[in-house]
Amino acid sequence: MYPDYSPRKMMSNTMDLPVIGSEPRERADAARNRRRILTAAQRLFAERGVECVSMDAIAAEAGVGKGTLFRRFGDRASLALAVLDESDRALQDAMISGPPPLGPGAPPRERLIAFGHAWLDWLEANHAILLNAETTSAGAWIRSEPRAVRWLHARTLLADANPELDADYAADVALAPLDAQLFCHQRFARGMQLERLKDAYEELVCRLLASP
Amino acid sequence: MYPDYSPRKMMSNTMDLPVIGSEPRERADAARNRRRILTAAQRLFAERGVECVSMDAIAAEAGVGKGTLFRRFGDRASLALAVLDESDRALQDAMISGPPPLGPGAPPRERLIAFGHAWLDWLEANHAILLNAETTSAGAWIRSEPRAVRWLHARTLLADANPELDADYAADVALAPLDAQLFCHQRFARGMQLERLKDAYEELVCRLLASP
DNA sequence: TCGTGTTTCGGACTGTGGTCCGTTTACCCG
DNA sequence: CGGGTAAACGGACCACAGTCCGAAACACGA
Repeated sequence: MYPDYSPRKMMSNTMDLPVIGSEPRERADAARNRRRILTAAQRLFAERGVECVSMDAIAAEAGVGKGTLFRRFGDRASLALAVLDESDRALQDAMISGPPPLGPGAPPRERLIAFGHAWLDWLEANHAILLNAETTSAGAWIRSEPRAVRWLHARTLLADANPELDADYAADVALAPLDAQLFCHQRFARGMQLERLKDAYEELVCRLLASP
Repeated sequence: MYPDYSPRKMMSNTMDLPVIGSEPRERADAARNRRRILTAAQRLFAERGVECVSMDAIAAEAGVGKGTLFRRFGDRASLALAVLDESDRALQDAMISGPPPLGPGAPPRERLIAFGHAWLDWLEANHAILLNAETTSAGAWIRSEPRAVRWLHARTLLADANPELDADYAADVALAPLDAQLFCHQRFARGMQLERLKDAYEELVCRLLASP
């Protein structure tokens, strides 16, 4: 009954190409407004900090009504996630089809470590928005598509490296230290350096994969 | 500048005994109102579910003004945490001075496992309120006192069991799979059984403590 | 180009978390 | 017991996320 876009549509803001298949094509004004909203949000987030930007402000900056904004993105958390979509997608591509050790070609253990490092770098750059999304709506991130992709990726690599593992649970464990809340706590409340987090993650992966 | 209680005061709702030292004693009406608010919140949470209880409703049920409610508890997340205080304190006592393997006396590895199991049981009973607290205010739980106590506990046990470890980070890893968000996701979105989570946690601890 | 059915727009409206400040109350001391 | 003072009270008030529905814009066939 609620937002009028499929999850897939929402996650990708590439609305240039005409939609294939049976779906009725998106109207021109709708596409234009989505773009406007996304760039407005991006600019305001960068300018004032995520916390200090209201949905009204985004709507005003984008030159659209509030209703339009919520119609397109559902809620604040989804909008925030959509803003992250571009850099998110870049990382995802690197994971799936980029050069090793992050992409295919390296042994699973190395890929998992590279994945952790890449994700930590990503968090370093994007933690503010992600954190905001995580907290404005209960479980927005944990049930999002990007997180599902990461989970599956980790799960595959883990199962590949050590078939003895309870892969579902191990994937959760592998993603847990890469949580935005925890990251911010370690990084800013506790002052841990990024390099230390990377090293520690590496060791965690080794321990997870060791056969006792 | 903000709430008028010290963190310590806020976390304990045992206001019977007169406060020692230089702190001015809490006024009788204040103590009475805190009690009223806490029991009102507890009842409403249980009756209608945490999500469906507004702060106004709690104030009305308790027979106090909204200002009083916020003066005493600061925000919704803190109130929720305060409601959990009692059962929280019970677990904490069991950890610190109860019988082994949860309390002192057992080897650290067993204590850590017992801690994980106890915490999972606790989550099974209290996840709704904790989750609500976690999400209504960014980082409410992660920077709360109860979580700090647990972190320190895990850290001590880990360092004790294996001095080679980066204990700070290892404690984060040991607590991460006990996060309320993740718990709810595993338990209800993915349908994993409590027993499986306990078993998997046990194995995680073993791997974490193994010397490679 | 025009008419028509459908989608989208936009801003007034609602409910809620959180704040402020004039008023009331408890406590202390003479 | 009574007055002074510091603290607590409470409800009007604000900002903001999210909803709703009449009005406007669009796509498409004629």
